[in-house]
Amino acid sequence: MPRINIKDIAQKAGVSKTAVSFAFNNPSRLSEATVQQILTIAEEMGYSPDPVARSMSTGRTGTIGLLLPQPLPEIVRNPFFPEFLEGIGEVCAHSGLSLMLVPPLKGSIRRAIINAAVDGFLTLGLEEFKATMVVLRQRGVPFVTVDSDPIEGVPAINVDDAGGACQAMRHVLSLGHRQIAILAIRSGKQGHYREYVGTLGARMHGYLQALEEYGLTIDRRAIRLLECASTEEGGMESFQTLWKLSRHPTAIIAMSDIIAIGVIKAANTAGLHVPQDLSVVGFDDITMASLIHPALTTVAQPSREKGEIATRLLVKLIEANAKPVHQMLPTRLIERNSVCPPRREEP
Amino acid sequence: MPRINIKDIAQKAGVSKTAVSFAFNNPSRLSEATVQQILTIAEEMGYSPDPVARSMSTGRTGTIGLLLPQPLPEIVRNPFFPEFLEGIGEVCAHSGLSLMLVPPLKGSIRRAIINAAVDGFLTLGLEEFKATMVVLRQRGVPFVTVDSDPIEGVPAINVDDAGGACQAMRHVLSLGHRQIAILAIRSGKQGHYREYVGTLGARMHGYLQALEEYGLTIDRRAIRLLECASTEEGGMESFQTLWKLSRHPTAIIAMSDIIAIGVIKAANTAGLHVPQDLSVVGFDDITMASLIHPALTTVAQPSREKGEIATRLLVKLIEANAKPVHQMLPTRLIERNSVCPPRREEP
DNA sequence: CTCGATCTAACAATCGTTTGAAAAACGTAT
DNA sequence: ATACGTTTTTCAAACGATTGTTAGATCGAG
Repeated sequence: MPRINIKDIAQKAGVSKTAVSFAFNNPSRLSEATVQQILTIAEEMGYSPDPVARSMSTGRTGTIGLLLPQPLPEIVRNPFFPEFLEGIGEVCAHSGLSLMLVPPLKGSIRRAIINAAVDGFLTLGLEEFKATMVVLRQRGVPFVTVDSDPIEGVPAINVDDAGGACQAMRHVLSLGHRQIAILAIRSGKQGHYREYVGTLGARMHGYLQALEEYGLTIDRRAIRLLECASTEEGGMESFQTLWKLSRHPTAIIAMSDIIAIGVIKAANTAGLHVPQDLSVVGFDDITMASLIHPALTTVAQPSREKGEIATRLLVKLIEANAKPVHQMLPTRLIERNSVCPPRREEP
Repeated sequence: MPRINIKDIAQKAGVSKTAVSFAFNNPSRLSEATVQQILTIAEEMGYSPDPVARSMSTGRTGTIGLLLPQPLPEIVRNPFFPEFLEGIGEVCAHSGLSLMLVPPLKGSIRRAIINAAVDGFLTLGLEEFKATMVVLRQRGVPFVTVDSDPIEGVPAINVDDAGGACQAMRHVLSLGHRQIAILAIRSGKQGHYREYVGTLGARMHGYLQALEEYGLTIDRRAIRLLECASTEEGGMESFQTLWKLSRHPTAIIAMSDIIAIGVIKAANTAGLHVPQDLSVVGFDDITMASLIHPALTTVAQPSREKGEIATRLLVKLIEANAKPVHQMLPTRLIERNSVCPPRREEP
């Protein structure tokens, strides 16, 4: 038995379909009495306009899509995702929009983009950029990229990952550390850090810049680079790898807090004292960073704002055709208790 | 300039719209050569079937809606929301479905339900139940309620809030506590605990049951009930209120971890030692519960599973018409370090 | 060369709305 | 009664696909 539709109501009320439509969307074009009658009958029969059919006609869905590079379960584990969502949610609520989460469909981002019935996309940290961009373009709806390398003509919201990373590295260097390990999030680039892209690339760039200011560079001896999974285990394993080497670093800089926390835990169980024996810096400022002992020195980014600003821009693009702007939000170093000057060097 | 559509492709390829449609959805009904030709042209012209129009025809959107009782920003702050999402995400990924977050639209859940182009709804902790249920019914798509008082004939997934609460209270009672304060999440019911509904009601019920087993009941003297906001501040204020009274409780049982954490912090700043001077129990087992000092004894629920099972059921309801089942998932008491026997009573 | 079987592809209806343009209804002034 | 300006209401054409049914092409066999 099919859902009750506009024709049924029109028939029952003895008016045309048009009249019923007007009763809902443009009551001023009908007499008050007719509107009331139609609405009453609709209420009685439990009718409401079909959202799909309405979208078909109006060309609007009232929904924006959040395009995710990975399956939902992996994304939501990301500790700053909720904050980002919060920012999006604020703007959505204000504009009366719904939010559709759009992970890859059967492994394909392309399929996901093509299938999503939305008025516009927010993309979060896309990797395979060029291909995806083409699909987005031909999909024909506006989109705003977040956390992707900015491209001319494509609206983009980013945070100053490079600047934050640079601050973090500078902080450590300024305290006198010269034996430093960088723990990068594993990317499949096998340590070829010049090929890093996106967030990863920006952070790496920041680290390198600070090193350069001190006349240093990654040399596999004093300044080392290791890749690991962005998990506690990844951090723990990396610590162990490093501690097997002859010369230990006096500071470890991790590209994510969760890695840094793994390092601290592993260091603790190895009997070391953080920061006296080993300084540790993270990135992201997740909740746990301030709760762990010692509290983690890290780089914070305005996740909520990022979502908010990106969504605001997208809404503008959907409603009118605003200009595709780039915007970069600040990051800042949060100094807590996991960093101090290195011990005097023992000969 | 209108989006390119099926007709354009048909024209260009010199075939009918039907053929183009088949090339995408049912290639076996066309010769291999034709399919290839159509697909190539579609590729060249950047065509893909419009998702809205497709939904219109097929009656399917490929999307399920998560109906939320509050605006997005408030919901995502809820620490177990991500886990719940994770469970939903797993099933969605597996079934090739997208997820639409559906908060109240301009303050109205009804409007939100009516407007959402989805194949089914998951509802999370709905309060105004009867009204919403009616709207959902007439919306004509299947739905599964999560964390709502179960109703005959409506598929529902719940966790054993009552059982968990009962265990928590029993635990405290069995250690000898007889001066106990219950901190309930404020609900507008002004302490009339018999009117609590949903999760709140179930937890309260559990506390009361355990008390009854010991021949006790809420009496405003030994066993007290206080309502507060489910925030750290709420917990802190409640502690202060309680400590102004002549007879202090030896144990505080909070309906949420975040309240319990507020209590612990306030107790610490008041110079008390938890648990020696005051035992504290929470509910939810959020991440912070295990990180705070002392680690919080609390009741854990399988949030991820809850999402997973609910979604699985919804998918079944959408695909065939399965039976509307009720299911209750277990909760369990996690004993950590915030509870111990009360001090010997001083006369 | 014709007939029938087997593939291919096309026709046309359908999904449930919205909306610009046109018709009908109505009241009022001439 | 007629003409005219407002309201009120209806017509019918989109919107962009899918799909059951049917017509036409192709091919081999008789």
